[in-house]
Amino acid sequence: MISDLMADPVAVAKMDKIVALCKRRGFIFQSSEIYGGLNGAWDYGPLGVELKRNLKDYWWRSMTQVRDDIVGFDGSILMNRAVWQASGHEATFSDPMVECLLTKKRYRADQIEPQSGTAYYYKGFKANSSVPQDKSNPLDDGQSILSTETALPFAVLVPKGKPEASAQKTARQYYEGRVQATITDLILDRSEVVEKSTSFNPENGSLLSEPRTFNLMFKTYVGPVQDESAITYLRPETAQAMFVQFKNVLEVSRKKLPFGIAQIGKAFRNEINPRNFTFRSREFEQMEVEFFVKPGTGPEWLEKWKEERLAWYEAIGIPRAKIHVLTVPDADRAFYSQGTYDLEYEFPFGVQELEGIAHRGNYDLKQHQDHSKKPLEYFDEELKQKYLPEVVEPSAGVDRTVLAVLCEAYAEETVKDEESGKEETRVVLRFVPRLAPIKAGIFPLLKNKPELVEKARGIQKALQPLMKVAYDEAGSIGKRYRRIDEEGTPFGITVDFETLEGAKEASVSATGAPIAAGEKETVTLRHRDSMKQERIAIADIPAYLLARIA
RNA sequence: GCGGGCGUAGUUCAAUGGUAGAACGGUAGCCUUCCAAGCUACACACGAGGGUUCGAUUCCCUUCGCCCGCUCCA
Repeated sequence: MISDLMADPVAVAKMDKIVALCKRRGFIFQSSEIYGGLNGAWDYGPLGVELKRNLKDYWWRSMTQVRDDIVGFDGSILMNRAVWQASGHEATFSDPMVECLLTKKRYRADQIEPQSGTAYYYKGFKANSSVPQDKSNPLDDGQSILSTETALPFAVLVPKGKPEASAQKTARQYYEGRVQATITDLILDRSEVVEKSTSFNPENGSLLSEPRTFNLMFKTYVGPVQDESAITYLRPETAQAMFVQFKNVLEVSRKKLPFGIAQIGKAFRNEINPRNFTFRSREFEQMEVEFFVKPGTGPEWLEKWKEERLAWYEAIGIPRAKIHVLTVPDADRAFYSQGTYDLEYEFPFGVQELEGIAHRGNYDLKQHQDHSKKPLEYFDEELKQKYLPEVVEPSAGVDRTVLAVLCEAYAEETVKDEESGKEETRVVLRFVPRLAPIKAGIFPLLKNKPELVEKARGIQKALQPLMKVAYDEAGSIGKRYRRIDEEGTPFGITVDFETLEGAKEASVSATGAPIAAGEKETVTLRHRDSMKQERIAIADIPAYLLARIA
């Protein structure tokens, strides 16, 4: 499914344009760009930081302000190493990998099915060679056409009873894939019967590489002495700090179950392969709630949270139809999970996860209670008993959601100039106003008319304490409108000659109030999405805008 | 990490073993009465390092980054 979308040249081109726009307008830059960048790290520019803040603020208000069963929290990134030992990250957040020498495919070493059979070990091969066998050896000019022997150990496992010929076939494939030469003979070293070996690829019998470990946590040292006792990790998720502080937060917040803890913060994963712009980064930000509920009520809260979160995405401009709810199958679920929904968005590069909503049972609290030897139970006054609550965790990626918002907002449309009939492409970011980095652009129609400039500056000053606005007087008014379109600014306010001279004819203000002919102190209000213009009284602007950006 | 492709202004694209060009965009000025108008000027690039060479953006090596595939994705 993903590869189908990846292959779509329109989608790829759209993604390229979004990336270019992000840089051009200052949403997102590559980290440490002047030094060649750093794979999997990104910086948010002047517009990007506003967008990201607006997104986080809205999440924060949704969780901690408009509901009273969740309290906020901000945990440290560095924690006692014991946290990661108790959570299981230190032991399991790493994968021993092996590689098939023949196909170069990689497998989890612990998922290789043990094989039995006869293993044929080869020392190398003889070939009539006319090309270099060793590209790194400058003395090997590749001009030799002598029959040469090349040492390159390899092995193939074949089922018991099968002849060596089938092993030779695989070995020839391996050698021929590495040299452009006619292989005349294989040099057999030995053969032996093996039982339950995990050294060979079950799919083709090819020898596998030695297992190598990929630890996804960034290891670091606390304090000046870099020895074993100083090791800890940059947190790979924000969740653990909330579990570890469960008792403290519960105590001071005077909450009863069900209740939750909300946190927004950075997390770090040493991903094998960061990809797709900011989608998979090594440093990223999470928005997570740990919602603690009575034992047995986890499943129903899982459903509630799924609906809650879907509604939230609609409120930031991502339609429900673009969100795919994946019920994660048992086999793919993390071991602690008793049920997980993934909310996925249709990115141009494929359908990918924005948020995981997991019913984690009491796994985390139990682990920390066992390891710390500190009781983390909740006393239920109603039931007169102590228990470990279950946890439902809606865990969303901030950067991924920002990217989804950008992808969803990006639009190109063909607009026709009415005078010249000339067609042009208008690029516009249709952010919902509450997320837009800049809420309004403020313009004097002409910059060489001091009265217009002065009035526009006055409106700017009046709005600045209330919201992020931008003043611009450069170039033609049309150019300035197009510029704010690309930045996703929903409203344009233009001070024109009607502002100074009074309205030419009677009309209706954007607020619905009548405007009499000759009335002064009105400006043009221009809408980003429709490009429609209407008039509004200067005095009404703050209330009008505030009602639309909440 | 493996395999393949690719790195020239912010963007799109030229040219070249011997001073790197354009368009759009940007900045400033003039002008401009509502959707990227016009004029003038200015700034901005051969991803980085090394090698070959009298001279390298061009050839070679390394490295970094990007894209595609594999893999991974607590």
